[in-house]
Parts: sequence; structure tokens; C-alpha cells
Amino acid sequence: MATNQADPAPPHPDVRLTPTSVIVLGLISMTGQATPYELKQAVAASVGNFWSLPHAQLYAEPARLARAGLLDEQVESGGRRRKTYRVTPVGHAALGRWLAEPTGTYTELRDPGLLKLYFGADRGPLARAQLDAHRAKLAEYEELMRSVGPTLPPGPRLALRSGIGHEREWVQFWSEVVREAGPDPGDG
Amino acid sequence: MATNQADPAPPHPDVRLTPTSVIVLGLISMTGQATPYELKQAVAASVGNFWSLPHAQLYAEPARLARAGLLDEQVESGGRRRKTYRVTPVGHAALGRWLAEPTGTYTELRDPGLLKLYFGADRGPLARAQLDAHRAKLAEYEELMRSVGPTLPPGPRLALRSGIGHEREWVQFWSEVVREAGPDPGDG
DNA sequence: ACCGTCATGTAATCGGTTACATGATTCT
DNA sequence: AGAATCATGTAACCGATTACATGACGGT
Repeated sequence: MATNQADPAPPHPDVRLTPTSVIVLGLISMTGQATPYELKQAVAASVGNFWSLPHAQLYAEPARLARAGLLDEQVESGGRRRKTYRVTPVGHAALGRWLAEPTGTYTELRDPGLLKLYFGADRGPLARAQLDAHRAKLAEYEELMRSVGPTLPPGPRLALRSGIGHEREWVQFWSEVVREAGPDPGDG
Repeated sequence: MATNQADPAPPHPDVRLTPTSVIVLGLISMTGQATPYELKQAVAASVGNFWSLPHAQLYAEPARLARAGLLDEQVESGGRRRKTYRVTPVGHAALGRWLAEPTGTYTELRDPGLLKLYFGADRGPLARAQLDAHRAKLAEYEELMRSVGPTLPPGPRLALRSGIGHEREWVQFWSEVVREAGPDPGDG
């Protein structure tokens, strides 16, 4: 069988790049190097607003990418044995290729609130809860845009602009649902 | 220890309801009964627009819900041994409870195109590809609203309206990116 | 020195995706 | 009736979530 040859454990060259991979590659590429914990903070401060990752992934994924030769792994000798990662030339090339493919993929909304609405949940309470959440998020984004927006590179700034647009859409949508559902029966 | 008693394999009462569970429960509840294949068609014709499921899930998930006692499973005696599912009273109760909790959960965009934008992809080609995709989706939704919209129950119609709103937002966003990126260098 | 909390990391589980497999149907 | 295509179903794999575990650190 073809898989039977003895590989002297060279970097396995063919990994699928998931969005998680891209985030890890992209952030390490921007910062030069990072430990998983630093990655966690970097995600929270950057793409985390529209694509967050559980911290456990930030230990598993770099390890996977290192096995594939896209990252270089350096283990600290001290007590914690922290691992520091850097992007290899192979990794840069892979990231570059991924960035160069303009995707026409459509992303589904996959919003649990919408699911509740679809299957007949009571619209008043649902819409009010959603409205609160989205108003808060919108305020947060607008504050972000006001404070750090001007200093952001074009990509991140556009992403933030997009987030604001969608939050405005959500606020408007749920507002209409609230209006059509009538006022909170707890009132008056 | 408390878990040590001998259960005579009764329906395991505590399943987490994932969105997948809810879609399966909800659709079977609306149609009365369904086989996995019918579920596949039902999803495509309903929630599939904003929350699709790979067909393999529509075999695995009903089985799981049946084990938990939320669905009743009936096996056809013929050659295919098709399985037909119905919602049990326990299942209806579980669905009802889920629908009654108004969630304030915020859903991330998680759009691969935005990810590319964020990490510095060439904006022109990306934005044009995205624009095409979203224009097509928007046209599809608007056509749906025109044709079947008036006959839809409130929940599904609102969900569709929401989808249209978000697609308009995407179209506007990527249009701006196209404009700011300048015209296609492939042009004269 | 102890306790609570946060930082950091690993392990186990589970849902979801991908790939494969077989039965039905249609067309020629 | 044979081939191609679609319907229907199962199995294996893998990424992601959850839960657990330990190390550091600040306060009292």
C-alpha cells in the first residue's frame, strides 16, 4: 500500500487551513511570535469581535500547524515549559495563498434568536432581549470606532465598519418586531 | 456514589438541546412526522436559508433525540427499514421550554470574507466576488418574499425579512469596498 | 502562611463534516 | 438490461467545546 513507506517524520505538508488556522497564522504573523496565552489576548483584542475562539483551541491549533511545518515551535526550558511560535516561510506562503483566493462563499446567519422567532416563540420578550443585547454591542462598536478607529489598518477598520452596519440592522429589525408585538404586558 | 443505581435503560431524560436538535424537533413538530430524508427536504425548504444542516446530521440527531425520549422512532419493516419519527410529549415540552427562554445571546458574524479583509487580502477581487454572491442571495430572498411571503406564518416571514435586511447590508458594504478599492484593473 | 482568584495548560467528550456504500429510478 | 444519476443510509475522522488540573500571585 502507498502509505506504507517509512517517513522519517518530516513536516506533513498538507493541512487544511480552517478559519481557526488562519486566525492563528495571521495573528502570529502580525506580532512576529506568540505563546498560546498571548494569542488568546491577541484574539480578544482583534478578530475576537466577529470570530472568537475558545482558549483551548489556541493550544491545540498552533501545535497542529507546527506539526505541519507552518509554524516553528520553541519550548521554554523553565518550569512552565511555555511554547513560543513563529510563522515559517512555508506558513507565510500558505497564509498568502489563502488570502489570495477571493471567496464567493455565502455565510448563513445562524442566529439562535432568529431560530426561536422562526419556530413561534413569544415575540415580545424575545425581541426585547435581543434589542438590549444588540444595542449594547452596537454602542461598544461605535465607541471602538470613535476611539481606535482612526489608527486602525484598513482591513480591521473595514471589518469594524461592517460589524457596525450589521448591528444597526439587528437593532432596527428587533425594534420593528417589538413594535409589531405590542408593548410589554408587564407595563401599566 | 449517586450515579451507581441500576437504571433499566429508560429514556435518558437530560439532553442538551443544540440548535440542530431544535430544528429537528421543530420541523417534525410542524409536519407531524418525518423520516430523515423528509427532514432533509423540509430543512432545505424552510430554515435552511439561514441555518442549514448536512444531511448526515438528520440521521444522527433524530436517533439521539429518540434515545433521550424526545422523539418516538418507528422502523419500517420493508427493505430500506426507513425510520419515521414523531415528537413525544416530553419532546414537545422540551421544545416549548427552549422557545420560552428569550435569549440575549449575541451571534458573531464569522464570515470568511471578512477574515480575508481583516488580514489584508487584496480588496478589489475579494469585494467583487462577495458582491456578486450577496447580490444573488438578495435577489433570491426578495423573490421568495414576493412569491411565498404573504402566505408565510409570522415567524418565518420575519426571519426572511431579517435575511433580506442583512443581505442589503452586505451588498452595501462590499459595494463601498469596491468603490474605495478602485475599478477592476482588468478593465480597459 | 493561607486563601481566593486569575493565569496557563491538558484531557475527554461530542457534534459535525467528510467520505464511503448501497438501494432505487430513469433513460436509452 | 445496462449505465448513469439520484435517493438514502452508515461509518470514520477531526475540530471544537467542556471540564478538569495545576501553577502563579496578590491580599490579609
